[in-house]
Amino acid sequence: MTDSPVDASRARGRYPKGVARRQEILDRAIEVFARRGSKKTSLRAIAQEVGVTHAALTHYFGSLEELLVAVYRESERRSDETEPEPSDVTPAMSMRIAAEKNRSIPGLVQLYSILTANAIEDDHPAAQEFATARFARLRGDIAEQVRDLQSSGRLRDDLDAALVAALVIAASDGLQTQWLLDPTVDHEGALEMLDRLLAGDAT
Amino acid sequence: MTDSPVDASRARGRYPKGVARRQEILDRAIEVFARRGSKKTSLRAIAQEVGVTHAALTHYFGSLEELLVAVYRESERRSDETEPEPSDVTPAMSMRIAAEKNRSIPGLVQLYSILTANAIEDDHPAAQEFATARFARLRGDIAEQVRDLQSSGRLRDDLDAALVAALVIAASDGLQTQWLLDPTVDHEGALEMLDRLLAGDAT
DNA sequence: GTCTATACGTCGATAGAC
DNA sequence: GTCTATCGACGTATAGAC
Repeated sequence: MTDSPVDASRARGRYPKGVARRQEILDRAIEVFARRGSKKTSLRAIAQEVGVTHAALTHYFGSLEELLVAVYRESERRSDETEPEPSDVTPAMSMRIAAEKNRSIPGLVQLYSILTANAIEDDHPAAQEFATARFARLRGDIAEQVRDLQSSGRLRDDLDAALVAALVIAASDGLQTQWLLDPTVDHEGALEMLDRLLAGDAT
Repeated sequence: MTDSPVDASRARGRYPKGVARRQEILDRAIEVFARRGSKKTSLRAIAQEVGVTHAALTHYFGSLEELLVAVYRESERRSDETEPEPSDVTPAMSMRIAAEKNRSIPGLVQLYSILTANAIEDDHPAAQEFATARFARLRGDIAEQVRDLQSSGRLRDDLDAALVAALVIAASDGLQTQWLLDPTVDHEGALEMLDRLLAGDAT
């Protein structure tokens, strides 16, 4: 029982060969989403395109929702390492950059929306954990960024950093939804305006 | 054929008895959502609680999604007529009022989120029409409100009204999502801050 | 016209063969 | 470790009772 992996509840994909195979399947799944968007996100449809049975997917990922979370997380991770975050940006700008990267991969924005909607329903633990953790992390990062900008005088210092963080994330998410339904909605323009408001520009 | 209702493509629930029965079922469905939230929003589950077969629901509403849209629309309509919109409010404040009303009915916020998420997927025509129309109407209303406030000097007049409208709606929706996942997120506080930014307050 | 009964295909999940 | 087989629940469609 020394280093046996049987102790944990999440016993999937822990053996050397298992993790390799899991990663291989995840790679294919990401490729599938990148190629054909988020249509037909059923276990069976993904399994067919990946080249395995749907039972194999549940074997490695536990459930459809955990697979979707894994696909989104891995896609986001790759985006981040491809183009690291610039250090000196305004809050809304950093959300804009992230949104732009996501939009380059078809289906990723829809996938995010599906996961977020599932998260606020009951009995969707995987999506709930994903969304809660993501929002908490984002709010912390952006609030810190806001405080930096405030201390260097590039942002109004009469604003609560935590509130600004929540507001900027909310604006970005909400604008993305509106933009998906109506591409004439100026997602970037609205975020730029928010940045100007936060900076306290008179114009 | 004078006042015959057969002309339209949506021929459901148009005859006197039909509309009455449809309304009756809708009332029960709304009551069900108000009582137990948005858990188990399947046709069969709703039908059982309403006291009909699931086929009766599709008879009157065409599909599950159309039923959900009808429930949300009717709930929203009743909120609006119960407490009419004050005429002299800031943009974010009016979204706050609407959000507050929705939050008093369990399941309505989740229902809205489900519909919005479905709308941005393909092959969900009912949800797509609902969300597109709702956003378009809201953006128009708020943009108009913004212009009024600008002309009376209570809002910075260097801001594009359409952008402000999209931003305020996005912020409200996004904050609601974050609040559902983490009640410590100050939905109202963030919207108040946005209102102050839009007004151009120095403090 | 209103509504039930029934059937069809697909879904996520699971058990057991190999 | 991965498959086949199977389960119950789902949305939808239709035939026919009333």
